[in-house]
Amino acid sequence: MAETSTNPGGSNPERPPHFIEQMIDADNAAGRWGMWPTTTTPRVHTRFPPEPNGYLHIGHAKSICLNFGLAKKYAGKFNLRFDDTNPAKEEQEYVDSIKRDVKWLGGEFDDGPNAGGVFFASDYFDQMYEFAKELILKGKAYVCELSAEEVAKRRGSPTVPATSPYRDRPIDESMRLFREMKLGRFPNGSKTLRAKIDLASPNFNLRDPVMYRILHEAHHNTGDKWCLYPMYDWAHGLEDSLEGITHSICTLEFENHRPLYDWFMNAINEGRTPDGSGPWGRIVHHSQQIEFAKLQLTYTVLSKRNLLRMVNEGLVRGWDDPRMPTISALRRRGFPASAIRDFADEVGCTKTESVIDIGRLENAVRHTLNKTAPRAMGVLRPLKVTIENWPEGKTDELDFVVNPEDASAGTRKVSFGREIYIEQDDFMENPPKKFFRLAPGQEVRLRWAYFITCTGVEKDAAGNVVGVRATYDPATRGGDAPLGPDGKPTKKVKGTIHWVGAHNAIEAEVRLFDRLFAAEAPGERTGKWEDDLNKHSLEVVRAKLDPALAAAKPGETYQFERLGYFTADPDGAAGSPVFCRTITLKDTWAKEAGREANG
RNA sequence: UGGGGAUUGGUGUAACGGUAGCACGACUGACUCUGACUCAGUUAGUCUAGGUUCAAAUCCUAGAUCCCCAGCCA
Repeated sequence: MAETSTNPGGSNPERPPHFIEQMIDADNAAGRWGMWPTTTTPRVHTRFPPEPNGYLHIGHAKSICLNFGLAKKYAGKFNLRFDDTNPAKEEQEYVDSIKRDVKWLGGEFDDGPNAGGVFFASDYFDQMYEFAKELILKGKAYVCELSAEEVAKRRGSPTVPATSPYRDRPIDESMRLFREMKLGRFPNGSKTLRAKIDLASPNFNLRDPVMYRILHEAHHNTGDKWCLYPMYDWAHGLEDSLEGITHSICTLEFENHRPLYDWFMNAINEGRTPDGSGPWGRIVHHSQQIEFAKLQLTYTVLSKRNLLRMVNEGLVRGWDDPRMPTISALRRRGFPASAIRDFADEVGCTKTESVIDIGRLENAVRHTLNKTAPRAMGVLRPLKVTIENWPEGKTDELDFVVNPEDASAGTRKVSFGREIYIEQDDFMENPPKKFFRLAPGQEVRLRWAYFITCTGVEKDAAGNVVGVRATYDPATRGGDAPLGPDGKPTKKVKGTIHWVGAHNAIEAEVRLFDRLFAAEAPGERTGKWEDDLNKHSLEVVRAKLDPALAAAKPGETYQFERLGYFTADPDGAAGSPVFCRTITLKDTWAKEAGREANG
């Protein structure tokens, strides 16, 4: 399916620049990061640095769109970098899914003008180790032999300093122990390398943070080469430095870490010179950390930990269950990547923590799909209508407009006959005033077909409506009333309803999704998000569909007219599709009817 | 009881001492062979209290509320 977007790069030129763009504009004006080689284009190099310990979700999408969007806007580069410094939590499966999801969203990391490449923190372990030894030599790091429990005990309080008896150990002793740590001579947790900063700092991140811990554990990338793994704070700035990242964008909770980020880079650069003269060599690149507020959504839980629990506890059918907020689930459900990009751009980028109405995402999806999705008719809850004055066995092939928003999509044929199905909701035996659909004595238009008038109702023994009888008006073929002498239609009907022919409709499973959570802020009420799970988030129906839909391939999205957008699911087989409801159409009638019912 | 951030209509977001604007929602209406889409209109806001200024969302002072921080997680 062709994808269009009002802003394909995820960056709308009409929109005023957000605070990060303003910073970049200022940096560029000041020449802060220099130019790309042989150009006069100021260097802007961003990265998306996920830890491969889970599937990416819509919150990550915001970050990907932000970082890639900046690289694109400023004709710079964008890296995908796996922050794989903790072998205990990371897996190849997640690496694969993250690559797939970033690429699908439009983050070009290995192909295209803004592709900077794909990298792994673990690729830099050797260089990080060398930098660490340099800090030891400079007297800025030491090997500490306190256990984790002891460190916690000695952490102090905001006003009471921490302590460590190993802080003033001689440089050569730390160096020897650090080398032996690498050689695997010590068990897990027995020693750490700590930065010597300030045990009394009100910012706990500066109270001699751990740079390396001993972890005898195989790594998905480096195997069993290492038993010494760097901590995030030590590693991250080095990764950015080695890749020449200019703007290292992260979320708000890392604001307290920025002084440490800068301390590490300054410690490395102390004694280094621009031309490399002197004992420590050339100054290394020091990028700018910038924090922004991560995405939060109503009716949604967004944290890898909790999403992992939903998967493991069987609350959903997997990471790509279409009710999940993961990228792979949204893709399966039929949300177009361009709609997610538009959404990310619309919600903006600030340091204010805000909660976005999930309806904004849904609207972005409707907006995109309205222009791209071919239309079809399908009946979710069928009610049979018999056209009494239509000859038995006769069919009529009528023109159906494939997409009213896109004339180039053309028309195709739909087949009409004596028996058809309409939606149960489109018939009422005792309708309220403004019900424009089918009711006894009332006339409606069958979309692209004929006007019909309801002449009777068939009921079962219990009094339920099981069928409807009607007559059609032969003069309305194609759905238009004949014109009178004044050139105007001789009659008008208020309602148009969708239908499928009983003689040729296919039957298909259709999965109707509702929000996974029934509460706007899951867990707010009781402290447990489980208590707010929506028990009706999945409904499965057997629908009657236009036979043309039998050919739908997984991933293709159609608008079932008057109902919503539906995407063929991989669970379907050739000729017997399964559809997921991507999103409903807006339904002001349902709103009105609901209002009336509630008084 | 320490440190770091944030606060503008219902929601999100502009303004960078000089007319508080935009988007989404909601509500009206127009249009309509989708009660969709589209279009038009209406609605509604600067956390509080002082101060500086001809002029304050913006600067100053004091306060309020919310978020983050004491992992060998990221």
